[in-house]
Amino acid sequence: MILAPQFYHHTQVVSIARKLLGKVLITRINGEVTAGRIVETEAYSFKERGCHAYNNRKTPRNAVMFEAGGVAYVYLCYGMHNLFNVVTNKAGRAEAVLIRAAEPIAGQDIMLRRMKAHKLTRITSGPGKLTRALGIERTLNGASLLNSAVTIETGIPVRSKNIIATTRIGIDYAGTDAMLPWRFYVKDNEWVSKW
DNA sequence: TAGAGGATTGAT
DNA sequence: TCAATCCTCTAC
Repeated sequence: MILAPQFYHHTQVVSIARKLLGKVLITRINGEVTAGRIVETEAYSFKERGCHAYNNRKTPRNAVMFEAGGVAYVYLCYGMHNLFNVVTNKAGRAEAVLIRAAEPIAGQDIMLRRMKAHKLTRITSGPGKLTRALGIERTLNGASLLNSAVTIETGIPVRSKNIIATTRIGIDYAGTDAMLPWRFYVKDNEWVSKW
């Protein structure tokens, strides 16, 4: 069942980042369906320096973050990786959840082909690899998560005792905000990214 | 309009 | 430890 718009309109992005663990990310690209169970997320808010929209700074790139929750924010990182985010909160409140890793549950053969891999190990364990395996590209930036090529559906809930909170990856430039425990992953899950 | 740098990854 | 690779933003 596709998540309702209300799920994304919640005003606490950190809460949504936790709840997204266990949910199922589904893509339908050129008729090819792939799906993964989300096992790792990070929260970003206009209130802190790790976020592209810090201090309500709006640019052509991050404009999608200022829309009402429930759309995709896809951007290019390091000139070669597409990173997939879920926009949350109400319009004008720029917050988003970065999906960092997922456990393949459908279309594994398609993912293997996209990754040029032969074994179903660690092909989605990282934000750049995840988008490649699922076929997510920047053309999906701004797409609705309710009825487009990318949707998120209910899955098996993760018990809170199995959710680990740590600091986020790769945002040393954010100063003290880099210390916020806004990264969440499923305990002992082999699909969580290593760093 | 030029220049610096990045929410990464995989090979060395 | 480092290169690949190119878009985005800032400063001039």
